[in-house]
Amino acid sequence: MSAYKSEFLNILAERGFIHQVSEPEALDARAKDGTLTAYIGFDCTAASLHVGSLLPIMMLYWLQQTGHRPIALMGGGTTRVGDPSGKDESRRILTDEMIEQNLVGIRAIFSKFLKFEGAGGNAIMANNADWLNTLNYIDFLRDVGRHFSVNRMLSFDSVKMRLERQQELSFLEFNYMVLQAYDFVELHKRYDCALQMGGSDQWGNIVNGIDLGRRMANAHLFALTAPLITTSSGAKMGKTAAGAVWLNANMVSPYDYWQYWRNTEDGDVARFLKLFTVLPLAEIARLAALQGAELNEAKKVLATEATALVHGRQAADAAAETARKTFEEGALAESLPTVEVARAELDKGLGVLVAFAEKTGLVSSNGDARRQIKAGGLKVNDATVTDEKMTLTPKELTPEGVIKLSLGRKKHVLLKPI
RNA sequence: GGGAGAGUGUCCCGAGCGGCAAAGGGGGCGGACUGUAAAUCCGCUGGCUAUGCCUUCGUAGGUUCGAGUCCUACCUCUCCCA
Repeated sequence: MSAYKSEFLNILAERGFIHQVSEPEALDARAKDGTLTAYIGFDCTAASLHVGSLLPIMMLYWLQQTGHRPIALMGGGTTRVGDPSGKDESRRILTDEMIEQNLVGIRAIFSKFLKFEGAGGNAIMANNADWLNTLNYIDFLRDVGRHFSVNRMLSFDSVKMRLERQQELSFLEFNYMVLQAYDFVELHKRYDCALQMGGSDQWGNIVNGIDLGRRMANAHLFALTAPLITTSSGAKMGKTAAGAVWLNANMVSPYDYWQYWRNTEDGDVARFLKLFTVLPLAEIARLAALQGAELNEAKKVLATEATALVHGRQAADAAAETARKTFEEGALAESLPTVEVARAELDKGLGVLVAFAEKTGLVSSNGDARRQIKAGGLKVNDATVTDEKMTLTPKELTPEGVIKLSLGRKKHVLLKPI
């Protein structure tokens, strides 16, 4: 299907990563003949990246796998300003220390996907704070600003839409694309970076960088964007009621991460296998051909493979096994998420409400626990709780020495006395 | 600078004669049905030491037995004029 000559673009195309490419033939030739250096920018507004960032990470992964050099650019500088695009709530001002902390967490994730310099690879982690923080406004205007045509900037969709809808567009926001364009040129100078990738919403910003590169450095740069990924039912990726699906194990356990993928909608399985696992396409085609309930097998593979990428093979297999015991055997898997309680509390009787709301956090409050009991949603050792005054005592301990608390049929936590 | 309007349940959108824990959606959660899916149907969707108490309608005051609702000031946003 793909007409590309380079392995890199072929893989991206076959797996569904490509939305738009600038000068595909020229980029293709470049990727075929030599080592291509490409980057993607990431905000560091949180201590971890979430599933929504996985797509760009995978693009960098394939870039490196096909013999090229990826740059993960941390937005240490741009985060200080705060990306204003999420307009509703004024964003928290992050201190430099927090940004630095977040960087550490995010860096850990990248090391799972990319081999960095000093660790046997050629991937680079850059931080735009290194050049943005020290910018001098006047110098910047003279060196960079003069290359930007406001007339042209106004013609970009992102800007045009705002103007047409007569929504406010702050000067700060207007400048964001300038800073991003500058990043691209800076990376070109420093690392001979020739390609910027990103989500489809980044197209305009990336193209700006290409133009700036040509004007400032006579550079020939490229853009490649990925489609916006939503689930079949139209929801954005990576959000659940419990919050974002983070990639760091201490924020979302491998088991929960596995569950997230296991619950993929039917219509998304094939697409997600291609995007979020590194299985061969032939294998994916076989899995995607499964029909009806058989598709569950494909979902398990998806869950395990996706989890293995982020948390390692061992954790992925463990999560799969825990799920198998819990859901397929109805047995008690000891590796379910566990919460410890003091033995004394159990001895004198622990109220179900407290156990669910305060100990496990399965529900958000006592009131919520009551509501769930009324709706038949809470279970103790697989028996539906009918009395909100029920107390948990050592009698409830299973032979394994734990008490299994469940919310609905999917969420389980073990209570363990210590 | 002048004029007009708006900010509601901390997920979002949105009604709200002075008696309001506050209509209705969306989303989410739970139940039924299934395949740990989707669709569909049903229930729930401020907190608590709970027949009551506490906190919520931009912020701070005021009027009133009682204020989301009226008054004053302030903040923020939008629109129109200059």
